[in-house]
Amino acid sequence: MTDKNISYWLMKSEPDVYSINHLKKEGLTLWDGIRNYQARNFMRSMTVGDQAFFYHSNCKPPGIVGMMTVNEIALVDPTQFDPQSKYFDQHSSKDKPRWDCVQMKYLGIFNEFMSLEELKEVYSPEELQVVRKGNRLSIMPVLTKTAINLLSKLGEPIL
DNA sequence: GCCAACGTTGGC
DNA sequence: GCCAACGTTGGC
Repeated sequence: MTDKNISYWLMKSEPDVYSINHLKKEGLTLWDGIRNYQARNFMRSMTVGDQAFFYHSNCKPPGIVGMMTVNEIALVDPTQFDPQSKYFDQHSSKDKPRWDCVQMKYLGIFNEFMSLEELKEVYSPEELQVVRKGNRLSIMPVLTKTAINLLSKLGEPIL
């Protein structure tokens, strides 16, 4: 079932802004607007075929809702050059773009929703970073061991 | 609305 | 380079 060479990630999105249902509808999306170097660097270390847990944040209740896969990597984030965008960065140049992003592809919505509260009951912060108190990072790696355990709990994503 | 836990900015 | 002040994320 699982490719040994892929990495697993957890990516947050506020459902009011962009939910798993938006992704289901679109199929593909550019994960743009990331303006945190640590999160950007995690995107830079992604490989096509990596899988990511889609996490709904800043909502009630927050938690893991679905699964997606990395479809394209090393794409320039277009919003940094758009003065109308809230992600516009006047210090970024087209020669040397500061921000890049990846394209994600919808895999499915899990039959079981797993809330942050439940995640905290099952995993330690070492096993799953998102349960660490005060975690603000919107993209983070998930240990393969944890990812496989999570997938066994959540069941196959329903397309 | 509060606040923990950062990240960023800018004076020095 | 230090650090205080400020801003942001996001859970609660």
